[in-house]
Amino acid sequence: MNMELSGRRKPTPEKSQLAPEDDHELEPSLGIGLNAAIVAVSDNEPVALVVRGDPDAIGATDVLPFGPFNPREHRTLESGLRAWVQSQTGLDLGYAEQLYTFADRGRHADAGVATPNIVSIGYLALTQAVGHHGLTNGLWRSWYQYFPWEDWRRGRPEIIARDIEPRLKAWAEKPALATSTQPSIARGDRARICFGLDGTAWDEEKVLERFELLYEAGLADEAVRDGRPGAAEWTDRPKLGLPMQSDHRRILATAISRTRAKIKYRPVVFELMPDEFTLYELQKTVEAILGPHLHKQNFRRLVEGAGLVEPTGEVKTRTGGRPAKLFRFRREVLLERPAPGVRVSAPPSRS
Amino acid sequence: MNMELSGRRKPTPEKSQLAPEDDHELEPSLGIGLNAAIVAVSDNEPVALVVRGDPDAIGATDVLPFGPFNPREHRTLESGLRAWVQSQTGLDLGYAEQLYTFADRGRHADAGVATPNIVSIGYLALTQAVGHHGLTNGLWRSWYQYFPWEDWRRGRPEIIARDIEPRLKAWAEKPALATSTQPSIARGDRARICFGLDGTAWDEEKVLERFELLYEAGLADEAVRDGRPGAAEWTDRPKLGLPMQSDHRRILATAISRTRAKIKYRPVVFELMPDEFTLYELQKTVEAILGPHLHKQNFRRLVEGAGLVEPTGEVKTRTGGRPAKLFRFRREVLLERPAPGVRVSAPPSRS
DNA sequence: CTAAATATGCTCTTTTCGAGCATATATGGA
DNA sequence: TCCATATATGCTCGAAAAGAGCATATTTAG
Repeated sequence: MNMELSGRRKPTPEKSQLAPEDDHELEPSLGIGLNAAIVAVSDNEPVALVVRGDPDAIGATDVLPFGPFNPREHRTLESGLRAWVQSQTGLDLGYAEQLYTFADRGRHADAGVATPNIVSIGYLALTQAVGHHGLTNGLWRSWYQYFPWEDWRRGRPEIIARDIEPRLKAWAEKPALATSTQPSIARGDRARICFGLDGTAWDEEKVLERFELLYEAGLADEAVRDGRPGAAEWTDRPKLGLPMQSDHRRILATAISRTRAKIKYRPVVFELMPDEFTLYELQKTVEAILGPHLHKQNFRRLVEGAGLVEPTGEVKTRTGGRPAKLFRFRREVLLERPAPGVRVSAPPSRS
Repeated sequence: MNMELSGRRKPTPEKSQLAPEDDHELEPSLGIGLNAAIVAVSDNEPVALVVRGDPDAIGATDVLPFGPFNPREHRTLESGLRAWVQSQTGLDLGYAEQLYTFADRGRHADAGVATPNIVSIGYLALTQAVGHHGLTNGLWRSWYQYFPWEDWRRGRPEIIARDIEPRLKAWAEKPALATSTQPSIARGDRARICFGLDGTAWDEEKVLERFELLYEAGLADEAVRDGRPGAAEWTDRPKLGLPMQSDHRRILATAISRTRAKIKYRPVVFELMPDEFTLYELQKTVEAILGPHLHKQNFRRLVEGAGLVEPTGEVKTRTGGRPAKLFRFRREVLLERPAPGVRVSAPPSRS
């Protein structure tokens, strides 16, 4: 929210200067967890950095790098996060922004977690796709493994029509549980809007809403794990992506939503790119994140016209065709326009 | 983030069913504070609900409704917030969304606050401008009293050229304190971009950035209170809006930023409007929030064309001219378009 | 009855967006 | 070597949206 301009930011000053280890009876940090959804694009595949869950635990699901926030050790939430990520994966975070603070939902079921966090503060970090060097732990996994229905790069993913749509339709038929306040939108409408059913347009930013809908409908593995009412009723519940521990998949969904939204009005794609790149590579990266294919010539016009990039003068050969000019991010746009970004709008991809 | 569709939302089910009062040695909620920036528009004036600070305390600054989060009492963050607002002001919150989680900055200086919160979770709530009925405590105060430089309804506010610009220019001349990582944008550029100096366009959404800049420059009262380096150096520090306790003004700034941004792509204005209204009233409300004046005819076209409203059939006379048609919010837009909002773009209001 | 104020419909121009055509320059195989 | 093919890149055209102004309708205030 407040870091659009500086990009890399907020050093960790006088580290833990005021952190004597005395007052131990008071442990105020207990209950505040920090989670990082670290995103990169590797070989046109958007990936997130995850740590394999404890293989002894049932399920052995993945987790995002996380840890408790201790204000005696870290002056800011962000520095605490950076320290945890560094210790758990060896990675030094670049760009990071806060996402959302969740009150843990499925915390009863988390036997393997040491700290019973009351709230977890999710962060989104964007970084370049460095292979595995610098990584002491953790692995990059395509975010579409957790959310296969979000991958529209090869058209509408089959899983929607085959596994999701019929079950959501069935779920919409069942009456909602009696709660004092009904949600103001009916189940059927929510399903239609979230998943672009019945001719409704697909909105690539509704990643979180879609996952929450699947969770509520008892179709996500996490819903079963948490003992959600209705989750056990499915006799033929399909596998809808890899589950994660605790509410980490929800945090990742929020991260994808935010990335997809923000890429359009802030020049954050360049956090994912190497210093020099061709416009085609840039386009492929945007498409990896957003899904639908963009018109190449218009993409060029857009990006160049907005002053987001400048040619380096070099060309990249071996592209299988005419050599492509290399470009770099023009940092000065930040000083010029109020909200520069890759203003792409998806083609009218109905259903 | 995840409540665009439902508007009013998330009932509080089985209230504190799993909250035995036994485990008392562990007090995990200590350190998590909830703050609400409750916004309405009253007589074309955007207002926030504040509680007068303790008049005995030095300064007696205003506070936003707030209180600690206790997971044993409240299942969700939001229900906890609603309870606190209800108890402190008597108001029942309608639309609410989470804003940001701050690690308290000026917490050393807060003598009057009971709970030393480590993090405070800010919420934005939008409500209709009900006079004072239903309010047991607190008062509605124009948000421009806290941020006078944000009020562009009568053109560029004088306070910028008179009080802010010269001091920020002076501050930009001084070298920044030695930190390991320099912020990647120079002070002068930040000031120019934030406050639209030297012909740079004014971006009404940068409310938080502007306040943080003033705080860093030691020009906000809170910076003095917190003993920020450099704050005491000003010999002629002007009064730049009313201060608030703790970091509440920062939270309010975040709330204004979010409101200004969101009004453009989600139909949240209608949370601020009575059930029936004229298009001119709607426009005035939007302008109260965003600042610059909009072209009336185009505003009509925009709002009607987007299907955001429908005529009630009635007219409102006594408007001082031809009677205006009354409209109401067309809730069905939520079921139709992916991201409906009052897509106004400010006129090219340079400096 | 008239001036002033507001409401509302319509047009006109400029910009932006989506889409396609045409051309340039490389690689790789016949 | 030459040609098919793939990619890069410049340019144009039409549709849609946005910005701005004119004209007319219908009130209230005096």
